[in-house]
Amino acid sequence: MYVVHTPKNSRQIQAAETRRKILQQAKILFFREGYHKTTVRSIHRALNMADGILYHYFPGGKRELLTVLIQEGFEEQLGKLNSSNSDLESLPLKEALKKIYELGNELFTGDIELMRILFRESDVMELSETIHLSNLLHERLQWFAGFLQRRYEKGEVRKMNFEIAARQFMSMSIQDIVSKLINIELLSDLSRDITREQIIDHMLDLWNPLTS
Amino acid sequence: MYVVHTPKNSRQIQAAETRRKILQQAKILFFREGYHKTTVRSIHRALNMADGILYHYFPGGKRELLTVLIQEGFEEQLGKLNSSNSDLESLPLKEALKKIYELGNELFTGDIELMRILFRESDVMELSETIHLSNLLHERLQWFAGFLQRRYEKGEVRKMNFEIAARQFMSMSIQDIVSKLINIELLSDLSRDITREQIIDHMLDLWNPLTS
Amino acid sequence: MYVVHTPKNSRQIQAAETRRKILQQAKILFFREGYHKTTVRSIHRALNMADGILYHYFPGGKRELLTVLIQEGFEEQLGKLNSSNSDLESLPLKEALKKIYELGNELFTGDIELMRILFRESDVMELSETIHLSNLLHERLQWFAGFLQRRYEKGEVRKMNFEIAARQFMSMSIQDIVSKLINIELLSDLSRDITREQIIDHMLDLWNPLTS
Amino acid sequence: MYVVHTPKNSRQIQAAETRRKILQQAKILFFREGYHKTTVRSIHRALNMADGILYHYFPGGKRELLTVLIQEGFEEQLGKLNSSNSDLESLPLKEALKKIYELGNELFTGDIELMRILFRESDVMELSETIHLSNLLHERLQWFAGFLQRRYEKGEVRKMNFEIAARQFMSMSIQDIVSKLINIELLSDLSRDITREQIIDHMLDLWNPLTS
DNA sequence: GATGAATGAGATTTCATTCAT
DNA sequence: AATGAATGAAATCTCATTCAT
Repeated sequence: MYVVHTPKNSRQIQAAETRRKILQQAKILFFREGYHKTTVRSIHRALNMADGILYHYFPGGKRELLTVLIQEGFEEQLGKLNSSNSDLESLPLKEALKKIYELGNELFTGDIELMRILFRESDVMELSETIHLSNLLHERLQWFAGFLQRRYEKGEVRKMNFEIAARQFMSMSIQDIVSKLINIELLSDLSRDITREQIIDHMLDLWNPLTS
Repeated sequence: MYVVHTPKNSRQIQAAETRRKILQQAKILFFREGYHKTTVRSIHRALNMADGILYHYFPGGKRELLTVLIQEGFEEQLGKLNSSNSDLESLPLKEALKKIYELGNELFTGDIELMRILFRESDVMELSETIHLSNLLHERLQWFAGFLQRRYEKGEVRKMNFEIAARQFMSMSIQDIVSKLINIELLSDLSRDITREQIIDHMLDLWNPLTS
Repeated sequence: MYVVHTPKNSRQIQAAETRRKILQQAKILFFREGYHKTTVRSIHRALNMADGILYHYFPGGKRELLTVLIQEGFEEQLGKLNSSNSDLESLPLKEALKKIYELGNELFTGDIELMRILFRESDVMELSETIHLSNLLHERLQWFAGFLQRRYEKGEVRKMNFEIAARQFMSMSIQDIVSKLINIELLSDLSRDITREQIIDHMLDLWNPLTS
Repeated sequence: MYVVHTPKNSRQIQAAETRRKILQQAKILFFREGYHKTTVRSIHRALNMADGILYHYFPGGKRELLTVLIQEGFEEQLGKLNSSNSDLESLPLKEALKKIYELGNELFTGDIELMRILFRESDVMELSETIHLSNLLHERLQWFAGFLQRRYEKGEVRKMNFEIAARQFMSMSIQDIVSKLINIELLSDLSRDITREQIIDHMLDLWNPLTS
């Protein structure tokens, strides 16, 4: 949306660069201090730029900064995710689950700053912005339910409600991250000795078709 | 200074009442508008009271309001929870799980306003305040792992890593709530047709000792 | 003026006592923190009394406290001073001058707290209040000029403008005190090794009738 | 940030001008109303400027205004004084004393507004700020004692304690001013018919070497 | 494109004072 | 006489935003 299409001369290049710097700095500060505590002035100071410049690039001011940050961040994350589903089908089940767990984590931690802003400032955000994340997760969940179904058809897992199973699996990885994001240790910290591998082994055991 | 315990004369009663009203109104506004957007003035206006009264009861101002809100809220929640574990042991497994799921939900939703404030304003909060919640959940998790162990000994569930199983079960109910709290539908919304009963049946099926 | 005439019952005694305590505490705080920084609340706290009590005894509030403090203080000082002029006439000159220097100092330092308040808050004060001090000093000066004249008639000092001489003598002691009062060392500090005795010897030398 | 030295373009000139105007107006108000009664708002109103501008130039707010006012004022006064000692040595004694008396007065009255602020707000001021004035007077006193010594060597005054004599002479002129500054007439008013010339003649008479 | 002076609404907080109990 | 809850005006300061240069 805000992609400057093929900037040509040095002026356009510099402008794009300035714009990028502002976004980057805003992200850092929103992450570190929170949206409310971050002042427009502090962004300018950190960049060693004059006080009005933000409004040249983002007429909507501080609020627009947040919107753009979220939108651009999502598009990037989405790109990463979609490019990696295909090869999961051919992996052995355990390896695939490990990978899925990791990918889930990366989805968030890949841009943890963005996510943290997104969670903490959820009241500043508009509905349209949160729906993006929702859809992202929805698609992912549906794909994973399908994945389990296909593994069932190959006889690798038992018959069960795949959607619930998928949700259950994903909820554990999501939880970890949410906790980190909002600085509150929910259940994760308590079971720090439980490794990712143990969790996956536990699931595989429960899903084992031979024992049913 | 502010006698909380057994106020006697009418003035003390009225003072306690005013204090309570301020807290109550602050909670409503923090919940609805967020901590930052809620102004001290708006609290006074909503109460139809003069501008300085907040500082009479809470010299620490707006911030103290949040602290007190969280502390007093916790104590109340804690009381509720501890009074209900005992009868779970004697219930049939499915009924017990249902109850546990419900209790977990209630822990948060019992004072959803408080929880929402707590989650959203996590950057305003101090460590000591979040640690309360953490400990609460820790104890709950440990108890639930023990509960499953005892059911295993009775032959009602299969052998497994009870701590992981407990965490998994609880993470699903916690997730539901976290989603609501921060206004972002994570996985819950997507599977709105999945009932609580279905989830429990799914777990019971996986944990069934006869199929292993 | 505010003297409660012969209080009889214990209630009146206690009331007079409370009034006195308030004045005393106010003086301490006005002196230590200044009139503006001293809050009515801090006076009540220091006395461990309820917030409204001040207005029972001093309907004019904080400002009346200052007025009364100054008025009562003056009357006391004036009394002290007038009771000590008579015996100066008969003393040897050097002894008399020493005594006068001391008395001048005492006039102020006898209630240095009051003086400090008076000087620092001179803009809070009303004209009628400052005129008191002015008159006090005027009388003193005139008396001292007369004193020197009488000593001249006895042949103890040379002929000179006695009013100027009196003013000169007194200005040195007044200066000392003013400096202390407003926390600024003017000339006093610089000549700390100059003793009171040296100053008087210097004056006696200059005033010596034999050398003229 | 705020280029004080050699502002070049029109914006810098205007900025320096605004800064100067704020200081000037603050001085007027501090002088007229006192530091405490002068509100930040009243400064802005008097300047017909928006409410925040003060903090653009003086981030430390009202207090910084006072500090800067005192510092900049001192530097100016100091400059004036140092440029005038040299020619006093060659003047006839009476003329020199007249001049010294005048210079002493000017030191204060040259910026009587600043001095008044300085005296009245002595409790708001920090030690480092008052020490400036103290040093200024110290140097002046020492110089004057030396001056008298040199006149003695020329046979123009009698032998005496020159430091005490210097202090005595200066204390009379200082006193005049202090009285004015704090709105309380001490001795000056009472002897309004005593002229500067009379005082100097009195001193010359006392210091006369021929009569000793 | 860049600067930073200027704006002004609005936020938090303080505090002298009143008054019902 | 004493209490302290309640009042509300006013003060300081912040900060997103505008706009002339």
